[in-house]
Formats: sequence, C-alpha cells, structure tokens
Amino acid sequence: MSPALNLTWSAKPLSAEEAATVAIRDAILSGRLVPGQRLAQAELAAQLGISRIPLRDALRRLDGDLVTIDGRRGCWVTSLEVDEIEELYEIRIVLESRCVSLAVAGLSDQEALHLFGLSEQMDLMQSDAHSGYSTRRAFYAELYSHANRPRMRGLILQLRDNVGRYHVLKDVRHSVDAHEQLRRHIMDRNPDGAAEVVVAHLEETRDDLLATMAQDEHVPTLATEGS
Amino acid sequence: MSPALNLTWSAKPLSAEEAATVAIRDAILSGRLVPGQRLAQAELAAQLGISRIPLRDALRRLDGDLVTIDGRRGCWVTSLEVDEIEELYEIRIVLESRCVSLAVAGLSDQEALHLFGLSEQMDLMQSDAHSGYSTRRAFYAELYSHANRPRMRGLILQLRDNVGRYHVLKDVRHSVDAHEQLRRHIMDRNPDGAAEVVVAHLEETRDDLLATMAQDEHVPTLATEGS
DNA sequence: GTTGCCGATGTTGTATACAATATTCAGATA
DNA sequence: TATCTGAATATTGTATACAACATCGGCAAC
Repeated sequence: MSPALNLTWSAKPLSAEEAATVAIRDAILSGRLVPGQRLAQAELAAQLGISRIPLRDALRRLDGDLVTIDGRRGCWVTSLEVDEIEELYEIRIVLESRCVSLAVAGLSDQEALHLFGLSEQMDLMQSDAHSGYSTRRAFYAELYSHANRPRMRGLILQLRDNVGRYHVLKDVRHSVDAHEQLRRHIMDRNPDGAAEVVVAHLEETRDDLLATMAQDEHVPTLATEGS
Repeated sequence: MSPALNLTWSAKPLSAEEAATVAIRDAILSGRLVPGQRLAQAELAAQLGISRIPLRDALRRLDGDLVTIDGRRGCWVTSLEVDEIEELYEIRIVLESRCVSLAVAGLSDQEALHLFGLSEQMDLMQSDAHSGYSTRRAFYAELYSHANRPRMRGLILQLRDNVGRYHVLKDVRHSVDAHEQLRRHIMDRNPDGAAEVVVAHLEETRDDLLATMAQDEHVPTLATEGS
C-alpha cells in the first residue's frame, strides 16, 4: 500500500504568498485578528516581511471566506451577523449529517478503532481554547476523510473555520458528551445514529454561540494593536 | 417593500482585475476555455490588454473553483473527473432540495406568479446552448433568492457553474418536463413536491452528463487557439 | 448647527523590472 | 535505442515605482 520511500518532502520552501496565507488564516482563527478589523496592505506586508504583491495574492485567496475585500475601500476580517451564523450552521448540519453518515458506514475495524482512540485522546487533553479547537478540527477532518467526499469535506472544514473563530470554548460539556455518543456509534457502525448526534451537537453549539453573542453584543471586542 | 428610488448604480467602472475575472469566468463557462487548458499569465494578460498583476489577482480569485493553480507549475482551467462530478451533484442535491423547499414555502402570490412567468418564458425561448444555460441559471438564481439563504444560494450557483460547463445541451426534454412540474408546485406552494422535482431533475441531469462523458471519453475536446 | 465643498493625506490598483524556478531539448553516455 | 545530464528558454514569483481613488480634515455658505 504505502510506498517504500515515504518522504513527505518536509520543509519544502513555501512561497511568500503561501506563507502569508497561512499566517493570516492562523491569525484570524486564533483570534489575533478579530472580525471587522481592518487589514492594511502596507502594514501587514511590513509585519510579514514581504512586499504587497504576494500579500495581495494571499488576501484574494481568503476573500469571501475569512476576509472581505471591497474594491478600493480596503479589506477587513470578515464579520458575521447573527443571520449569517445561523445560515452557516444550517449548511453545516445538512452537509455534515450526510458526511458523517457516509464516513461511519464505510469504516473498517482498524479505522474505527483508530478514530475511537483519537476521540478519547481529544477529550482527555483539554488544553487552551486554540489548541483544543485545532485538535477537534483534526478529529473531524480525519473522520470525514473516510466519507470519500473531498469537496464536501473541504467545504465543511471551511464552514467550520468560518464560524469556529467566534466560539470562546463554552461547549466543553456538550462536546465531551456528544463525542462519547459518537464513539459508540462509530464502533457500532451506526450511520444514522452518528448523524443524529452530529446534528444535535451542532444545534447545541449553535445555540450556545448565539446566546453568547446576544449577551456580549454590547461589549464589542477590540483588537490590541500591534506596537 | 422595495425602496422608492431604486438606483442600481449602473455602469460603474470595473477595475482591471474585476473585468479579467468576469472575462475569464465567462470564457470558461461558455466553453471558449476548455477544462485542462493551460492559462499562461503573459498571454492572457496581453489578450485582455492588462498587466500580469491584476490578471494574477483574477486567477487567485477563481482558484480552487474554475481554475486550478499549482504553485510555480502554472495554472489551468479546472478539469473534473467523473468522481468529482458525482460528488458535486451530490452536494447540489443536498443543498438545492433544502433551498428550493425554503424558497417555495415563503413565496407570496405575486412572487409565485412572477416565477411562473419566468419559468414559462425560459422554456419557450430555447436558443443556443450558452444563452439557454444562462437563462436557466437566472431563473434558479431568482427562485433561490426567495429562500433568504444568501450563502447557500451562492454555493449552489457556484457548484452549478462548476458542473454546468460540461453539459452539451442534451437535457432539454427533461428540463421542460421538470420545469412544468416545478411551476405547479410553485403555484401550489408545495415545498416537498418542489424539492422532489429538483432532486429527480438533478439526478437525471447527472446521469445524462455521466453517460455523455463515458461515451466521449476517448474524444477529448481540444481548444481552438485564438489567432 | 448643519450641510456642502475642496485639498491634503493615505491606501489601494496597476505597470514595469528583475529574480527564481520549471520546462524543454540537444547531446553525451551506457 | 534509451536514459541521463545540463544549458537554454520560458514562465511564474516578487519588489519597486507610480497612478488612481477614497477618506478625512478644515472652511465657507446656508
């Protein structure tokens, strides 16, 4: 199956544009760049140590997703309204219920066991918000990859990132509970059960987030300007 | 509902990047640029009468969708395999069935009548493949806008374009029939019926396309090079 | 006090020039 | 003949410079 030589081509030189894309995406997902924050090309390029051209390429790549570009008016970190968040969750529910169902249905014994272990690890090591998020993300990325639907998986992960940056790690109890159920359905190869758990979990998460937003709507987050 | 003054800000000056984006997208959707065709930056920029910078911005914007960029190896018109087309249709089915259901459920009498007329017009004037496609696209864009799900609508139209450029106008009978049924469900405000029609229509269209591709797989289309 | 009109300033868009890398093809060698 | 090597060529990535536009401030007029 696997080739004799499995060089992952580690540490291949990233282009300036790729590096900038990763850096900006990471900054947005980790909350260092907050929704609505202006992204001035000259300033960002200077901070990253590159010229404006590859920076613009990176921004174009993130446009419509994590970044909003409005012609000559400039660009900002995309800010989501309540309506948009509800819609994104609706799309996630439709896609993820299908995807998890397909994934669980096609799992081999070995793969199911692997996912089971991954899920337990994930719930055991509860670290800070950011690494917790990326750990959960990695689990779902792995799970959904078994659905053999690369485009759907990509869409889902994208939507997840889009909405995930608004969370403040409030849903830990829900998550642990949902993951326990999900593990059972994975071992039982129960696609419908898994889909139900995922939908219920998404709805809970969504409601948590909306409640938090309604509560904090009069306390807008402010970016701490870099020196 | 509609504002008293409805200035559409017509004929605002497009930037070179926007113009290039529209031009390239249109060329791909109309088939002048075929899947797999190389997109050389210098050549394209010269043809469009702009420099490489705004052209690159346009290509980055279409990347991952209609265009595939592979680092320094260059970029091509995205070419879809059979598996990918099947997957895109699967996503369309999931999203569009939900979207049409929501749209039909919320239709006012006036809106339903308007869509009815639009649909009839669409079936009456059957012109060439390209304008036929864009007419149908406009109808669904209008229909889905009534679902009040802008992101979902955008995704659907994007998926539609992605897969639509492979069609060769073979599904006219199916379409006319499906549209007739859809009109009835629109007038009856029958969301479930409309969703069923859309799903069935998508499945038929998908199977038509796959059959055509299986038939023509040994006759690869070749681009007619511009002078 | 409010509105409208410039001018100064800053930011983005675009062209040109150059650097870095991929591709290609000729030629040598097994 | 097939394959490998390496220089020539072509194409993409990036930096700099400049042009076009938007924003923001003050000032005048109503």
